[in-house]
Amino acid sequence: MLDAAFEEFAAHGYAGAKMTAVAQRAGVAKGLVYHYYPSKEALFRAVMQACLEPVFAEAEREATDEDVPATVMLERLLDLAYAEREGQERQCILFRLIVAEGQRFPELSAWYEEAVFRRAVAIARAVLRHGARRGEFDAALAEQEGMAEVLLAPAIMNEVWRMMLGEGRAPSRAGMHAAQAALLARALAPGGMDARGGGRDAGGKEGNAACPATRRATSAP
Amino acid sequence: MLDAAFEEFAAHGYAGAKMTAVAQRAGVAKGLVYHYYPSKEALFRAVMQACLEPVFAEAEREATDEDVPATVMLERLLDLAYAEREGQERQCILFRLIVAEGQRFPELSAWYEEAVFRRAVAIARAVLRHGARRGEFDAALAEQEGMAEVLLAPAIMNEVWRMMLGEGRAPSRAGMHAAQAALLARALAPGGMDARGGGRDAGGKEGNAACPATRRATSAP
Amino acid sequence: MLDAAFEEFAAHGYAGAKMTAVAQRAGVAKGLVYHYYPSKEALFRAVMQACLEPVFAEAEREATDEDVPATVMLERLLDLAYAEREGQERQCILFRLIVAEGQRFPELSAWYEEAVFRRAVAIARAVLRHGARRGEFDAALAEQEGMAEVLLAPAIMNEVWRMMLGEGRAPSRAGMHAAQAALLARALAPGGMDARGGGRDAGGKEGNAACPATRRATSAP
Amino acid sequence: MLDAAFEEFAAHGYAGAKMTAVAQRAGVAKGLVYHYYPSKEALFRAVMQACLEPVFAEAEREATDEDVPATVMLERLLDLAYAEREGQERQCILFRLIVAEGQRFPELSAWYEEAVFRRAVAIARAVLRHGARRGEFDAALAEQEGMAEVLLAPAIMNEVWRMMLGEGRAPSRAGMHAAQAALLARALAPGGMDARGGGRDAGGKEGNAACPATRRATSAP
DNA sequence: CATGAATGAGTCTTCATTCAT
DNA sequence: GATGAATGAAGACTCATTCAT
Repeated sequence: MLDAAFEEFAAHGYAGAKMTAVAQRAGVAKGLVYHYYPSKEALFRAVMQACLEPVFAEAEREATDEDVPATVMLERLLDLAYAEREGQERQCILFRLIVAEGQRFPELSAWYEEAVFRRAVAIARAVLRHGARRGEFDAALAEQEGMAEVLLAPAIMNEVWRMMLGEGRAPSRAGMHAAQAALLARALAPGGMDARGGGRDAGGKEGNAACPATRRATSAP
Repeated sequence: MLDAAFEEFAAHGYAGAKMTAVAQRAGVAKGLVYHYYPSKEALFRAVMQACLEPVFAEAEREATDEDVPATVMLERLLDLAYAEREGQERQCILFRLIVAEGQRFPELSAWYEEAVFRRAVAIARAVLRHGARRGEFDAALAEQEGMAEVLLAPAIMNEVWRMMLGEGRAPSRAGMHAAQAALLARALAPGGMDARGGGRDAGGKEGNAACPATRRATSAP
Repeated sequence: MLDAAFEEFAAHGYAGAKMTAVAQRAGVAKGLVYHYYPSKEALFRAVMQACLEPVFAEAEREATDEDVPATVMLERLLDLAYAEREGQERQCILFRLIVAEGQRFPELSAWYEEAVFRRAVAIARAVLRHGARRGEFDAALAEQEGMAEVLLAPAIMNEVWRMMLGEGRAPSRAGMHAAQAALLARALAPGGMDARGGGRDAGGKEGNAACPATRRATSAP
Repeated sequence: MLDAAFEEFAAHGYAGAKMTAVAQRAGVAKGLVYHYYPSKEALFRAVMQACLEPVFAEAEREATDEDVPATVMLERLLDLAYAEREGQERQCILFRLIVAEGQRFPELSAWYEEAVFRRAVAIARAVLRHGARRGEFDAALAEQEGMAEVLLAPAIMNEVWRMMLGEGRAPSRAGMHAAQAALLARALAPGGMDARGGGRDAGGKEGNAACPATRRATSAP
């Protein structure tokens, strides 16, 4: 029934959704919906709750595996962020609902901050710090305020554009993935020029290696 | 009256907006709204039309001034993208409406693509190419597919987060601005190591110089 | 302008007619209609008034021309009644409006009685009396109460059916005209007492027996 | 509820009827009306449907009873046609609604033709043919085209006038009934050639002379 | 005379919510 | 638990009418 409700809210937004339609989608009578959820608003909250719960969970340990080189962790992070994940569409819809109804349901925004934004930033920051400590990344740059957000933004924005423009007209995942990988490889490579050449090569490698993205669940938006 | 309608739609979304409320905001009678716009949908389209018309216009010539060094053009572009512009709130609201109602009003998405997305990407691409031609940027990297989008995404995402999380909890403009400026400076600087040191310094400068952003109108999202 | 109003009322009835549409049909502004007629109701009355005025006028002298044989007068009367007259469509529409709006505008019914019904009956009655006096018609039958109405009904009903069923499916004017002419010729012809007596008695019986009508369902209209 | 709707439509016509009033008459809430009928138009159609269904049914076998003399059958037919029947008022109102709304609801006219007009004409024609075959009626006259319609018209018109003018001012049922009965008795009686021949010739002449109708204005309805 | 912008009461219609079964 | 008939407040939309120009 929550699935049915999610679809209805996704299709028409909160105000446009009809309880009758929810019941029909679920194949039950209107009254039964009210048997479980006292009101439309309660149903909406429950739907959001149910959608938001199972996200993340994993993906956090990725960043805490100290043995992996930072360049590999970064690679993995980008793979995850740009991956075409199962259930991604639902997450995009969720993102849209939060954007659309965030004003009326402040808890949505609060939840987004806690469950998505903070965690994602924390992960990105951990990867950057890891690289800085191991000397793989230029420390000053990698630990600069705002760098984690800059790191995450392109992949998220890619999904937003995909949602807004449709699959066909949005920028390709692979293109942005490769471009960002190359950009980061050159920028984060530490200091001196000799490292440069290597850094650049590595960057090229990463850029190429990035495309066959591993399919594991994270939260892009 | 379109202003009143915009506010109402912004506050409640399409389905949640009330024609009566629009009339009240505009200080006129309900009937008069219908005198000018035959239906709620027509009003919504007119509002969007009116909001979308005056955007852009300028900002396009920025990227076509061949005499300016590419690093300066890039600096200016970031300044614009991260600037706290007048009318920005309206544009964010617009963005939110397009995200929320894009399904029901495909023209909105279409307009966004043409009037915002394509233009913004074109400008970013022009700056990158300019730098590549002048030898200021690493040509292969600067002209890589998807780089323009990667360049634009952080500033836009910054606004999206600001919209979703509120002024207080969103990442600061200045922080992301500086981080991205530094990142780009290191990444785009062409080849050799000697340039490196200078490039880094320049990057640092740019990062600092970026914060006192010039206040001119563009369209971040 | 009255023409325009007539068309509008004819097309949509009183409640369904719109003042704006009247103005448009007339090619003037809404306000001008109100300049001449203070309200929709007043306009409707004026339209009816204007439509009802020019009817009749002639046709009354027909029946008072004493020199013409009654059979000829009757023939002329039927010719007139069944004739496909110019302006007949308007009269049918008028009839329909009176049927439809007679409840809300009692004056319409009143006018119909005075200006149409009574005059028509008077004319028919005059023709019948004329024939009775000249010995062309069987006096008892021709002057019987209700005979004038029976005489008029078929031609009127023919128009009503035409209006209800459309030109194609309604009974033909010529057919009913000929049938009624033949019927009246045989019935009204005087004399033939042997057959007469029986026929008359039977008729009288039938007439009397008719009143205690059996109560079973049929379809009057 | 259909009853309530019928009353409302009867009282104010289609456009003038209010759904609220229908609900009030039925003693239910407005919403319940919409629970059963999706729109005003659907309700109207349902009302008409329900009204039109139970009409007729019987009355058809009347004309197929071969053992009864045609004069008796004719007598019964007139009795039925002029009878003050229960539910007659509803039928008159129905007739009025069909006249008034027939343009907007073509199905009404179609139904009237099939369910009322054709059947009634068929019955009248059967009676006339029955009389012709048994030698009770003059065959040529009784089977003449249009005779059935001429036979039915006065009784129907009597109801129409009653509806338009009110009970008090309309011609009496009994009067028209008796007059028509007498008329038919004399006209349909077979034979009587002396008087007959002249009368018939005159009739034939009139019938033929009728067609080239003079075009002058009168008022049929 | 003529216009049409402006008004707002009134209608149709929707839909969240209740409740007897 | 499960149903769906019933409710009525609320919202989109209409249109007769007014009035400044």
